[in-house]
Amino acid sequence: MTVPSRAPTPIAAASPLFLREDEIRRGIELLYFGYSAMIRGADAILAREGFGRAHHRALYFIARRPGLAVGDLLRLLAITKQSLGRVLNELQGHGLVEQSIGTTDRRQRLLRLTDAGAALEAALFAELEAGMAAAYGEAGQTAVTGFWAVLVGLIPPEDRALVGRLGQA
Amino acid sequence: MTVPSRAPTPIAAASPLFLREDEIRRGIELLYFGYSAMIRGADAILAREGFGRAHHRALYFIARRPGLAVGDLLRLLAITKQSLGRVLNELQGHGLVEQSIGTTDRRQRLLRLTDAGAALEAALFAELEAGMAAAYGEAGQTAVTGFWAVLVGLIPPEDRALVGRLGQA
DNA sequence: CGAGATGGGACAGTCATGTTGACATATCTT
DNA sequence: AAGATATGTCAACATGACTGTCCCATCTCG
Repeated sequence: MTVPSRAPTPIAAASPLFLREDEIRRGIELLYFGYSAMIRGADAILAREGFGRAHHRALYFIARRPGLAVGDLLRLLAITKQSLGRVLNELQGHGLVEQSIGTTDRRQRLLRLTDAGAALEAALFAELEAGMAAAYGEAGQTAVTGFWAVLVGLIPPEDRALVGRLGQA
Repeated sequence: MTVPSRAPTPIAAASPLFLREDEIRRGIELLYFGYSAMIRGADAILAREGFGRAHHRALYFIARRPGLAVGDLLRLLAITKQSLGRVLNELQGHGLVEQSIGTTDRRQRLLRLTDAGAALEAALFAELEAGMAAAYGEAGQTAVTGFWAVLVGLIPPEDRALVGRLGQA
């Protein structure tokens, strides 16, 4: 390791002039490393099961919104239907996801997890949750509110509804 | 869109019982979508230049720590040297990155950006900065401090020094 | 009712970026 | 002098994106 060292990482407060380049870079870097760290635990489980992150994302959102239509999942993931198609076929082939025909629009295919799918998703969620809960606890409630606020600010206004909606009944 | 709608996304405060599943899921989702949103602008520039995110990450860290050794970059990116090797060869082939021999350890290859490399990195950074600065401004200084604190909490303690060190002279 | 739009699916080919494993060379450390 | 370390390279492979094209079922609207 050649990078010069310094004292143990204090959690510095944002300065009043917080738009300086260094504070922007700090945000970029923490977002990158924080995201990587959150994902890491789940990756190990996925590797054992022979799946990848693409499968995880699909499982996650189907678990979050049972009965989600394929098109809605496509918009959440922001990938092409060909890419999603492969992933869904694999998940269905392994009996983790099942489809039903839409009630109001019979062209739609509504997605939900089977029991096996729900079990895998639960194991994956438990990994993410462990890291998140520890970080929330360490940082405190006020910090969590700020964490959410900055992340919402990063999302283009027209996409915010899509994300916010996930948490609603 | 089939997902049920709700009123315009308020930035809710974290509840006292903030370890509930829904608040964990909110963090996971905002982290995912926030990270995706931050990256998006830079991707467009990269596509025009014929590069990808791997090139961006290398450029970013070399810009951040000029004279960074290959091994240190490897540890930051957490990929294999074969993967990094391809990326660095491409960047050097396009005259964006140059190497020099380490001063204290002649086995090391120290990396820095050429003028052209610095120009590209600056354009990419400007994209990230625009989104970050807007989010910081919208959320406020206290929120930014909380944002950092939660993200630091997500990073395993043994990796925190590596990240914190980036910001130091 | 019929035309066109929409939701979903499939085939084929390509690209970016990661992985293992094996090996080579130069240099540092002991 | 021996072994560890820093770097580089060849080869083969996996994953998960992409584009382009075509298909069918179903809904919407004039």
